[in-house]
Amino acid sequence: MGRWEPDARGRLRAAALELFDERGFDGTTVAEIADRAGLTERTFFRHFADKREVLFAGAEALEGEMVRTIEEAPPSMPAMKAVALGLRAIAEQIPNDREYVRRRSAIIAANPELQERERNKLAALADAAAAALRKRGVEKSVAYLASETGIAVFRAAFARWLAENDDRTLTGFISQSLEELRAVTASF
Amino acid sequence: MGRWEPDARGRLRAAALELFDERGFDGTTVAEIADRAGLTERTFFRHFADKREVLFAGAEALEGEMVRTIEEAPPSMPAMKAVALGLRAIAEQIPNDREYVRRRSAIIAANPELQERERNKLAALADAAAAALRKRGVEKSVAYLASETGIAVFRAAFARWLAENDDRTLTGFISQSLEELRAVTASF
DNA sequence: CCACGTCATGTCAACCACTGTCATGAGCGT
DNA sequence: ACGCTCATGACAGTGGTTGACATGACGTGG
Repeated sequence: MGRWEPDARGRLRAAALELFDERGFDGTTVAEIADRAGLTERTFFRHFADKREVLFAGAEALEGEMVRTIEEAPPSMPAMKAVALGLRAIAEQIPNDREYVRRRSAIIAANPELQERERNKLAALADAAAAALRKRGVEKSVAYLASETGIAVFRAAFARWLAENDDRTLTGFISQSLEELRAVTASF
Repeated sequence: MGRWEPDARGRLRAAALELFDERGFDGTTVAEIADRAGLTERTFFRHFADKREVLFAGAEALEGEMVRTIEEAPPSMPAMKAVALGLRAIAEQIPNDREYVRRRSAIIAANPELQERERNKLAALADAAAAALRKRGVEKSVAYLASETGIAVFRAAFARWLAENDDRTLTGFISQSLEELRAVTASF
């Protein structure tokens, strides 16, 4: 047991989520978050690069999952198929507790700055996927297109999953959105 | 002739571009931009919502172009094809002066905050396109997928166009990237 | 041709996100 | 016991962003 309460990072995350929920993102100051977590503002910024990041930390783990999946796919597998595998792998990582995910999504949906950051995180995921594809010998812009369309599929599936209340899994919605992508890009 | 020099907005834009070029985005304060434009900091924020926006104002015009093109396309045209038309229409709007576009792109490439904003602008463009598609009766997630993949195509084409020095047009690269998209999504 | 409203700008003050720097004191190996 | 490391605190400063109010040229109606 240390000099301080354990898990400062986790406490900051929890405090931030509560406060954003209560007063909105803009209506909450970093000082308030730190206070509720029993820490100082300075410490907040030691754990999170900026105020938004407290809602997005952990996204790097998804990148790792995506990259690993692509790397482990058979070398002969087409780029888009490998990305599809990666998407399913990521879907498994999303907590099944839809309520938590919904609260977080509601906060993000209420604030353009946060949507900007979320898009950025997914773009980073796409970049990681594209890099993994290139290592397999896929040409640069093909890798880019496969990764970006993959992210679009993920977002579409995620939105549907959040909107539903039944037992269908995120993975299931991903399959559905992939089918739609096929249809959409077959007719032009 | 008014009490002030004309075109405050344009002067601010020009001053910002120069300073970002000389000292970088972070190394430039809004006060310095305003000074060079012969205005005050407060006035800067009357013209641009935030410091980044001075590099992105005007993107709304592209949205209009995209929406108009989609609206004017024959109702029977498939969603992805209408988006492709919109992309070509937008490409026509980009100044042919590659040097200006390159300087601006270099500034953005050097700063993650700016890349975040750029993605956001393109996402807004995608949203506008998706809304226009839905008005034609296209189902929501299909509209989303078509628009987002369209933006990916645009980015891929734009990057290539910037990297080249020959006379090929942006529109030409868009056709090329669309072909790649077709190939990528045909094999999974 | 004058009074008045409008509009773009200036002035001033404040808030808060974010950063640099130095201090503190518990745990830990030696 | 010594000194090192590491997470945190304390404090001050920078700069982006906003609100409130003032100013003075321009156009317009009377």
